[in-house]
Amino acid sequence: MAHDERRLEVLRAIVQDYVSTNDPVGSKALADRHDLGVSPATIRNDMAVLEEQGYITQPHTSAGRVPTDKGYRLFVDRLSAVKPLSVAERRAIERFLDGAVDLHDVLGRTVRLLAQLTRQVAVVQYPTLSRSAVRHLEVVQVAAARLMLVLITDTGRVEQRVVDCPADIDAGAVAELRTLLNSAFSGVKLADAGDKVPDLLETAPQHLRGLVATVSSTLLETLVEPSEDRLVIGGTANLARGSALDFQGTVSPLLEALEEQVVVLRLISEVDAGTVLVRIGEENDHEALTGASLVTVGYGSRDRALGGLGIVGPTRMDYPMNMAAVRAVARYVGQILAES
Amino acid sequence: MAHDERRLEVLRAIVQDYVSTNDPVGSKALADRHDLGVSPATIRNDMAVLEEQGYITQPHTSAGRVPTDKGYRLFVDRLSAVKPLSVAERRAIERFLDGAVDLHDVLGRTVRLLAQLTRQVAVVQYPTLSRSAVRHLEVVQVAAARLMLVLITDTGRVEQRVVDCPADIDAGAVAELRTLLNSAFSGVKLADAGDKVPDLLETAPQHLRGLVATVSSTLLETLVEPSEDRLVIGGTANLARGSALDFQGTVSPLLEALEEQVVVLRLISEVDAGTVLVRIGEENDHEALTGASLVTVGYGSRDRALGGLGIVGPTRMDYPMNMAAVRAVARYVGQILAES
DNA sequence: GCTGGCACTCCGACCGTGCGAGTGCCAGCA
DNA sequence: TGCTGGCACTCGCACGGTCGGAGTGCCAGC
Repeated sequence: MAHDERRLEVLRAIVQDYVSTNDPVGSKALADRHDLGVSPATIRNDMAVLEEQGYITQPHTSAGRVPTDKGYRLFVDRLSAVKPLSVAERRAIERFLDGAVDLHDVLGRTVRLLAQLTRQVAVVQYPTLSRSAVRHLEVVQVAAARLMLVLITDTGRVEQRVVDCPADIDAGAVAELRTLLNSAFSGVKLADAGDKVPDLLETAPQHLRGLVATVSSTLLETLVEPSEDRLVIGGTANLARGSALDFQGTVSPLLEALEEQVVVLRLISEVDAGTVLVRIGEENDHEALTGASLVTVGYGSRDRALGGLGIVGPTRMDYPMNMAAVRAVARYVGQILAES
Repeated sequence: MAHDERRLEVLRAIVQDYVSTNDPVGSKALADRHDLGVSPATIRNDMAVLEEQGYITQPHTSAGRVPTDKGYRLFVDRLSAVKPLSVAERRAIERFLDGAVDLHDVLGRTVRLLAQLTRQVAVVQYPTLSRSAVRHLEVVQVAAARLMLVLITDTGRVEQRVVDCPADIDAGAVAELRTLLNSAFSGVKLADAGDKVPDLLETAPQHLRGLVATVSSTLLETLVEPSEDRLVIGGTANLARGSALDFQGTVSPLLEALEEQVVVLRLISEVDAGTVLVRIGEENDHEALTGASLVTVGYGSRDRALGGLGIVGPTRMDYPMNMAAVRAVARYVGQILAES
């Protein structure tokens, strides 16, 4: 029906104008700035319907209209075209990420890049440990009865843990332990590491059993727990910058939630590689994120998401642009990590 | 002279009141809230002198007085008594830091602790690489012609670098290389690592020379550079929280500077273990830090500062409390790291 | 079903006023 | 000589009223 068609067109125009101007948009301004082919009066009727359906609202009588969360949702799902990145932006992505020296560096650059590209707060998750596989396990003696375990995963992540042992250990035992651990765990996904422990304990020579048990329990407890996922956050200055108004005056609850990490971590973990996920305002069932939207995507190779990355900003954001940027960056990061 | 004595007392009272109320403080309020033993009129005379000397200023005619940077400086240097932490606060420090699983965790907890204790932005530097010594160097083959070096320092820091080699490498060479590197660098301070390279190259067997040269140059280039110092930042929500007024409306330049890290890193590196350093407003010759003060101290054992930590806040801050908190936390972190 | 016209609403900018806090100065006093 | 109370003056800010403009809803006409 041509009716509904135009009404959606009106909604799209409202979203676009409101995002770029930050002013509630009225019927006359719409008619001026867009070729809708009808008069302001007709637009007013459409707007009344859209308001009744809950897609837009007016801050107060006789002000313009503003999209609701539901309105943004419709916009993102049906009204927004993918906005391809400019050549300059693609160049910037490559230039920014090339020359990173290690995983920490890659992710640090990624978060800065995303923040700069989108002018929002950027969030990048370290490759999930549980989905990574062991590349190498190093054992270093740091005291007579204390070992440091260093885990190197196939995603380039390096984790360290100190283990206190019940008795002093000699150098030979350390070397044996290293060999044992590596032959047992090399190439094994951390999520499956627990299954290997009984086998390991059985094959271990008698005099090492106790040590192996201590070490493997530390490994499992501190590394396989999902809580061990890490987050890099950047671009918080963008919050303070313009969007003071978007968050009813204060951005500090949002900053707190970001530093807390746990909420964002939960949200960012639910991603597939390749599919950009948008969460708008109230859809994030967390108080501090009311009024904020998340645009997230998984990065990694085609078949396997290593982790998630994305941005956090006001619901009033340029969704098409941000979705494109997030996707492009994730794709490139996936490539970089696959190479190394 | 009793005169100067009282004038300083007035300055101290002004600083204290202004810090706690955030209002310019007038002569009458001073006389009411402090036992200065003189009338408001006399205080007014003292204030006029203090203003002429540049210790205080008035935002506009017929408002109260506000301390200048110079005034805070005098306060910190001569007028503030060390404010001992409460038992509860000491407990909190211990409880917060105990149970950390690795260096990353220790520093993460430290920054959260400091931010919570002081209600300011907290900054913690990773142990400086150049002042650390090599505990172990691990070499892991990640592809036919690509190695990953993992450096473990005596401060518990772990750094990784990927090295591309001109030719394929066999497993035996990797093991040899590992032994060579460790015997050459174990226990050596990274700052002195460069000196060991000629020796190392000489003693290396012919067929490994090229490999050793490639690897050591990567090590030196990427790890000994001072730019490789890292920073953990937390409590940025405290900036947005109350002190919007303290930074003439916007905190975003400060947030940007913090994320940039380089400025703060430079300032935080100039620390001795044990001596709390206070930089007030303009004393930080960096535009974004005008209006901000830094309270920093080195952490580590008695004779060796591993790195710096501290807080960043408005010049209008509770210096005695913050100095005490920073010092106490640094001391405790030093202990924890010495143990591990 | 669209359009122009019209009356109505209401926010926000603008302005003038008055109040209160605070000052500087001065004369008097110990 | 230095402290004190008194006094006139200044100035920012909160308060309240006014006005204009933008935007709306409704209605009659095409």
